[in-house]
Amino acid sequence: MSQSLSRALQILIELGEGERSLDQVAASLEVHKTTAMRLLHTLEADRFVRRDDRQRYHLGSRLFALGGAALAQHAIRDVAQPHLTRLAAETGGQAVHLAGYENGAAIYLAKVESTHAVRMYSRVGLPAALHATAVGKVLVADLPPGEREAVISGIDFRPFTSRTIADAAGYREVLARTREQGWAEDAAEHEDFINCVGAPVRDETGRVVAAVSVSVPDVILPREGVRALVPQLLAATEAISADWAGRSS
Amino acid sequence: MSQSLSRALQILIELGEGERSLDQVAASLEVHKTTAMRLLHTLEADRFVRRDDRQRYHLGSRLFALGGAALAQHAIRDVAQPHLTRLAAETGGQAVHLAGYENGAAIYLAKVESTHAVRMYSRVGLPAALHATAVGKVLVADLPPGEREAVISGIDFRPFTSRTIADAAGYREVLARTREQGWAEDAAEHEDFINCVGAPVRDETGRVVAAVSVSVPDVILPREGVRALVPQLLAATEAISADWAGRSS
DNA sequence: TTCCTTCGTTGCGTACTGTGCAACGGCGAT
DNA sequence: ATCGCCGTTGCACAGTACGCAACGAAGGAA
Repeated sequence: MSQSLSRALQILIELGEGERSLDQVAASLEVHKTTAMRLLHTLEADRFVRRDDRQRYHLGSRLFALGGAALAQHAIRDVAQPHLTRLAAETGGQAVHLAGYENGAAIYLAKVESTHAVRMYSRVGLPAALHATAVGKVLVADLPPGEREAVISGIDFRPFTSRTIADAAGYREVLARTREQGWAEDAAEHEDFINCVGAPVRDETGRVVAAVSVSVPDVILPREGVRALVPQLLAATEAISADWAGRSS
Repeated sequence: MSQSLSRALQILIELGEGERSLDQVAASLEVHKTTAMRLLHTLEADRFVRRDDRQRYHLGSRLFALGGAALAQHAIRDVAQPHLTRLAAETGGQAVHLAGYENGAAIYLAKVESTHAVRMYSRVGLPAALHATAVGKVLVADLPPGEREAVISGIDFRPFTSRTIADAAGYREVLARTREQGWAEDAAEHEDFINCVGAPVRDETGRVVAAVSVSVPDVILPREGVRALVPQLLAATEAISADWAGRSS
């Protein structure tokens, strides 16, 4: 839509991966040095990027403040945080995630790290796959039918593991089951040897505003064991929903 | 430099203060609705902004990720964090700040909240006044003379309290004293009834890479009492400097 | 030292792209 | 059902962002 702005945003995204020189930026944008420089200077003037003494560009301090403000605007995060911590403790130190639906994507809003040494690749702010994660299923399952179909048709059913749902038909079945039982499962569909269960947080009108999931490596609990965590998960999401509904007080 | 980008950045800054409608954005930018809309759509496409069901615009989830990445790129923060926490505990639960110099400004990089009920206005990512804070003095004092003078001439010596340094001459004296004694003071120059001491963190070449300060309300300790904290402060900054110098291992 | 390479910076003409106007349409309120 | 508000679309104009080419500074090699 706006060419120069779009290019500038790409710069920011790329700088998120690490420092870059002017030439590197220009090359990856496929524009002339001059163009890259003008954008970088504009970004620098408002502290969105920073230049070190070696002329390398980094993300600037304004993004600290905006990142903090963005998180603060997702009030659900503050409400949920203590419940997430407690859920993690109750389930034996498993990884717990909170995700929200935004603009056709599920985004991780908060995370409690597992106390086990098994690392999972996820990070606050990054999107979660809609078809291969428990939170993705929960969030899509409750969309109004029209928007839900639009989202489904936009999904790239790329397989992450051999168990990843491979097409829209299978996905629709899973969504229906999710709505019926009130929770969703991810049986090693995103990462091999990791099973998850997820459940929705609802506002006072019953609409889903976020999703919570617990992720457990196979070596710690088999799939049936993870399913046994569902009651604790639902207790947590219901508590968050209650707090959220009464937040104005 | 780049008009449309500059306008888009203003949008992000304003959204950091709270949600806005399309018309509000257009009005504050003093541009036509169409223009504001195009910028917002471009920002939305890359998840820098988010639209809720009431057509209000908010900061988007991409800023979570970029904010986190920006913080992670300031490696000094991770090195310093444990020392800041310890310093806060050793000084009786005072507020402790870490700030870096960036592009003509001092920026708070990390903060340990005071355990006392007295609130201070500061926030990670926001700039600190160069002439009225201990960290500002420490960071400017050690700049190379040429850049230092350029920065000083750019300072607006606006008074925050009756004790705020009022002109460049007085500021230069204070900077000289800061260099001699290796630490700086803020005697209620920024906020009435709050005294601070600050000291530099240096890399292996001796260059200042950051500054640490302790802030204490008058009601808890008088000015002389705060000065008595300097040895503990210096112990902390020296420990951070040592860790920073040896970080490659 | 001196030369050479590399990389960031500047001036400028072109045309592309961002801009504002005006008209449309959807939605909520009265 | 009608009105009015606010977001959206098409379009013509010119302002602005673009790339070229030449300059200048910094670092390395000979």
